[in-house]
Amino acid sequence: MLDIRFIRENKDLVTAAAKKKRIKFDVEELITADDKRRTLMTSTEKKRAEQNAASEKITKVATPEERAALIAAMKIVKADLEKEETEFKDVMVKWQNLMLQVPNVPDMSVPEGDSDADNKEVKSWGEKPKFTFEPKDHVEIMTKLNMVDFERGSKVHGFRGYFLTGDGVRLCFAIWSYALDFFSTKGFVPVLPPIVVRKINLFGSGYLPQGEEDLYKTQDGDYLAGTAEVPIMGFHADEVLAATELPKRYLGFSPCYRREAGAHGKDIRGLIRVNEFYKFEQVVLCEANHEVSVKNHEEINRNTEEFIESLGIPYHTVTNCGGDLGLGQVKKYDIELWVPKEGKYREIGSASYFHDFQCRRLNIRYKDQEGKLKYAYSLNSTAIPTPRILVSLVENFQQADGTIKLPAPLVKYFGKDVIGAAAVVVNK
RNA sequence: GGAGAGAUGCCAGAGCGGUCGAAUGGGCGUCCCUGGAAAGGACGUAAAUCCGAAAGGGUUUCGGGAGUUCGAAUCUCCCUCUCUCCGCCA
Repeated sequence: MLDIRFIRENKDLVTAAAKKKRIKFDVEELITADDKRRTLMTSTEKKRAEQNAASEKITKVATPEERAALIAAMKIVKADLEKEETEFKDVMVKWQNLMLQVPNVPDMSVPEGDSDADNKEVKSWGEKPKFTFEPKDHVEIMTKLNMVDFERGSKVHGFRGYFLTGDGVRLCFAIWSYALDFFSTKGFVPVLPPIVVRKINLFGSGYLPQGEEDLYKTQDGDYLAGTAEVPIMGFHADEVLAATELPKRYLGFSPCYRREAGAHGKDIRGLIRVNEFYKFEQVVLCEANHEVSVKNHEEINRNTEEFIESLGIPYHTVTNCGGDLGLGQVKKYDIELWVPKEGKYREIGSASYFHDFQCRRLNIRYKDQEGKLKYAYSLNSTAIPTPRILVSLVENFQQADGTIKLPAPLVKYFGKDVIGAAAVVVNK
């Protein structure tokens, strides 16, 4: 959500923002609603002031006649006021509805474009593996090693279902343990959040009202969040933090639920796009300062890059184009890992910052040095998603005999350095 | 799932339908006192929003919503949350 005053003063900017994000939004409609809102507000407030003044007189006035006269007069004011208030409420509903649709303004550095195809590479790292044999895809590798079972997955879950089994499970646990250690050294507080959350948190973090169809819902009207970002952003909702507490850095770990409603034909095979997965997520709240926000953004993106580099998986980082940005995002980087069999990079996570877009909706404020209340700025970035990360991990490190050679940092956590062979057991 | 109790300011805690933005105590801040401190004293101590250059003023807010009333923290209804007891449960 943006400040209505900002919107009024920067109509063109907001219009351009919507255009760049390929979002349909009519600023004039909002301004018209806001004009109405203001007029009605002033008018009802005047009537209420009148009412309050009369009310005070009624209590102080001596004679019953004067009293009766005042009460009679106020009956008329009351009727007027009620009519106006009804009108005001209707306008407010429309106004709020429109306010929730105002896109945040993307950064100057965000490239133009319609979709992820227009994202711009800003960095690439690592050497793509050259195989002396015909490489297999992760489905084949993992199925042969009994790390995953897609057939039974779809029997039990349906489309996009999977079971992780055996070393597939052990590998996930190894990655999780490593990730927890890795990000703990970066000053993050680990959090296991509730992932069944109340609707308000989805509005707050900007996933509603637009993303309804991609969310699972309970019979109580709660939702299964698609990321730990949602409950963690809700964590400090309606709170006033001290400036000295900032930045807050949280490392959330949670299952993630996504219906993938708009992606029926996409990635129908394998572990790339599933309805249910696990993810470590970095969430940061910082002071209301663009430079500080940018610095944190680069940092949390870099954290994930470093993590991937430590695993030795080739990747590149792209700046997302306007059309690939969410409603509240100012700028976003996607990190994409090399998938040898497909011969292309696949996204494993993104880092974005929001300025005060989310904190305004969630009412997360802090007292600055002068004691002034300000909305905090928020950012988040994927730390590591499983099982999606396994796709690249397994394909890049596959060997001619069908085994997988694990990258060094994981060996300690996994207990072996090769999956699928009678490998050497490493001392833990 | 059943039974009950409750939700007031930074905290604790009062509050006959009008004089309640809200007693009192604590905390916090500024000042006085002091060589310095403690004790004591004085004053101050919410947020949102609108008008205004400012000073200042209006409106709203006592969990949320609806209602009764000229007027609601106070009365009525609904909802949410918290707590206690019983049951069930990983």
